[in-house]
Amino acid sequence: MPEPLSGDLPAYQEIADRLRARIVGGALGAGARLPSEQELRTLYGSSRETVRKALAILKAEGLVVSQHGRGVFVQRRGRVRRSAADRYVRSAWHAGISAGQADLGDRGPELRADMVRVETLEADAATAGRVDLPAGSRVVRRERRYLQGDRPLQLAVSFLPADIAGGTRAAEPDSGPGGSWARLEEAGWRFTVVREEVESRIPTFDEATLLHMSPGSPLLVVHRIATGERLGETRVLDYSAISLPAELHVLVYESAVR
Amino acid sequence: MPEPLSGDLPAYQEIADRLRARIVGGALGAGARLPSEQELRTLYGSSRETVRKALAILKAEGLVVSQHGRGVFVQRRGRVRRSAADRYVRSAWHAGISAGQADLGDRGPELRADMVRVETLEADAATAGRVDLPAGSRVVRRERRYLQGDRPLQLAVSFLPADIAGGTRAAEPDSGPGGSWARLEEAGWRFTVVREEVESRIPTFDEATLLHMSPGSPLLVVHRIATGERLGETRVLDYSAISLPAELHVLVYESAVR
DNA sequence: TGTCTAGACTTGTACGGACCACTTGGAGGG
DNA sequence: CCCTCCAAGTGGTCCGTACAAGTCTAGACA
Repeated sequence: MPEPLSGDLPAYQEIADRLRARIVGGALGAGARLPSEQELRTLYGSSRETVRKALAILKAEGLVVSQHGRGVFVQRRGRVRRSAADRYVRSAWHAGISAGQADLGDRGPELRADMVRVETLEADAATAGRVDLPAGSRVVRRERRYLQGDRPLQLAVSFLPADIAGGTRAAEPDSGPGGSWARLEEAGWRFTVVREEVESRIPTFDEATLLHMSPGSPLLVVHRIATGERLGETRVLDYSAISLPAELHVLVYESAVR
Repeated sequence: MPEPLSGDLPAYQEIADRLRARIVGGALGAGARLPSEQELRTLYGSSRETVRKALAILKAEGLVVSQHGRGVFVQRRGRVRRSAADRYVRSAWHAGISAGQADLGDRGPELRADMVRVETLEADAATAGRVDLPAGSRVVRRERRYLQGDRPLQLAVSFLPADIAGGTRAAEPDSGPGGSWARLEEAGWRFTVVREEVESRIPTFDEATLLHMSPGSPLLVVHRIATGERLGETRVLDYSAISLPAELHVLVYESAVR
């Protein structure tokens, strides 16, 4: 049963609109496979390029992802609220509650980390500047990916000054309950301020692959710099670059008016 | 002088990489016109589709925009830091300094607004919820576009409760020095907290047109809710939806660790 | 029973052509 | 001198084809 197009919009736009309606309307749920390009051609009476252009729009919106040789699949929807006010609460991470899990609340399966990699190396100039150290300083680099179920939610790369974190459990793959921040506070440091710089761009090929994103779908990037003090000394304790698929997240910040 | 491709990457990737190198390297400055699709075909010995796909990547990155009938042009680069901590300072807007201008510092031409539209109407359910009023409540809607030189920097739509802003200069197209917030404070209200919710997505057709963006280039959207009080009464004074071309902005927030 | 392979099906890349829509600048006419 | 119109050049849409590359399954085979 072919569905004729009206013609007042470009054909690829109309096809994208109709497919989008089937997805947001629930007719095509998360994980469902869209009709193949061939089927869409006969359904809408269009050429393959037109159909592919329609699919490219839905990919850029993050509604679907294609898998070479398999098909095009509907992505999970719904945004996770990542609230800075709820996140940077000392009592929570001392109680062993992960900040990421707190964001999710009780919706869906638990958050877990994989591809954890920890190493100690010399920081390049840009990274060293972020942690307020001279270039070449040794830092602990923690890299990992967080997933909820089988859907990657974020990539994170953290840098901690080696003279602070080195030798502690914060420099081990499993940093223990409450994460590396809890370990640093146990060592006498007290986190005071967190600055987050938010950007958005399209992902690199590697980022798109690791996060199961389409190449043209936007990515939120948070550069987070956490400062703390101990015995009157103020230091940058953590610089993290956090990459989030944009269609899955909303970042919440509160500021007092001064 | 054709430039042969190496072949270890898809042709469109290689072409995009080379054009990007010419842009970020400065050989093609802001405002410069790229070679036409026809010229790129002969330069790289590729088909039009391949060349167009390469250009699509640069468009999604926000490096270039195409203009129908004219060509493809290099966009202005460099990000504006929009810092919440510097922005929500009462003394600044009472001194008549616009928050947007403060972000820019002394770089480049001044910020100006155009396409200003102000009206009073009944809020739909979603908007009313943002300003914490029942659906159908009357609100003042302020819409405008900010530009630096001829480059649009943001779109903003604000909603103020009509029972608070109505009749004041905050409900007129020119809200005066310091903007509508200064007017509300003159009326006895005192802004206390600003909450910002940050999302990213690809723009609608209208947004892309107004902001001189490519359809696939990411947009940062800030939903800002400003709360204030007067005589012990706490109210949402302003809900604004602010749309920013992602490649031009970085949003900076600071949070105290509690 | 388990393993391998051939083929069908999927998306990815690349080529070709055609026509439309918009902009620009120059030729021509007033 | 100014205005109109047209031709050339540009990107936008749409069609066709072909082959490459990844996935899956049914059937052959050991």
